[in-house]
Amino acid sequence: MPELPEVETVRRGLAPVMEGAVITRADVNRPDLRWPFPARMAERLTGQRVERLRRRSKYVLADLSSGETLLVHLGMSGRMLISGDPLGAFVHEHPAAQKHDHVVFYMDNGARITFNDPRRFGAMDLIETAKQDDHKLLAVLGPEPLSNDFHDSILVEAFKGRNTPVKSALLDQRIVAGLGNIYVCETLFRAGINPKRKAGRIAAAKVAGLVPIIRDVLGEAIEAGGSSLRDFRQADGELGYFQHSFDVYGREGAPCKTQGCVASIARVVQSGRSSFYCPVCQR
DNA sequence: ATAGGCACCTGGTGGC
DNA sequence: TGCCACCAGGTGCCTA
Repeated sequence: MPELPEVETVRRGLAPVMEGAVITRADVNRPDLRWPFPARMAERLTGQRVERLRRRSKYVLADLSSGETLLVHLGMSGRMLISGDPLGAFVHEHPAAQKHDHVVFYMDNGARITFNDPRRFGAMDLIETAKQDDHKLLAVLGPEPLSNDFHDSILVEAFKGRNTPVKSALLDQRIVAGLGNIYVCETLFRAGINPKRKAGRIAAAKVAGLVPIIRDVLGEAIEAGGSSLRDFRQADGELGYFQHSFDVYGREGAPCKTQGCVASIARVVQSGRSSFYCPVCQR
């Protein structure tokens, strides 16, 4: 579910109520999500000031005054809900506990942040901030697509000799970090590349052309998320999901949006996941 | 090293 | 209403 833009939207929504605030209490309602929580997580969070909220790929990272960083992954179904009255601008009554409310953070500014994740593919960990680059989950990540570390030659080199479909290559977090099923589909549509094409057989110029497209697709989605922030703050305080229209994702059988194209969007399953594409525009 | 498939979970939807 | 199959925005791990 949440890909880089949704995670960034969550980060931006949480930042105003978390950065500079102290965690006065943390309720940890089960022993694990995808993996066991780190030892004594609640105690290690309690009393810590959140110095900064960052994002790396699909991870939200909260740097704590203790020198540790809280790592959060939303998995497929993770959500964050803000309640309370931390800023004058939005007021949400604290809701009754819901099923799958696994972790609840209480801030000294009155905000309550509830992490809810039905499928429990999400994860949390505490890592020494200074050693974050060695963390198992972060160490394997490729370049951040919106940073300068991501550029033509990086992607061209990564695709070279690859016998895997371009769809899989772009989903590979070691090649570029943060893309998921939706935004890979959207990227390949804009690039006019069929998702079944082998990564290693695409002309270098065309691979290079993916770089600005990926940046645009993610950037536009982040903007859409940002503009929705105010709305759901006023609505129910829930972060991470927002209305966004896609060119191909979820549009099987619907008309291709390319001007003059009369084809309809097709769906194929690649390594167990749906790929949506226009069979005429994407070759 | 690389590619492919499975596993981990719950909930929603649509068909019978 | 009930049951069932299928689908879902992720990704680590195992196998060949």
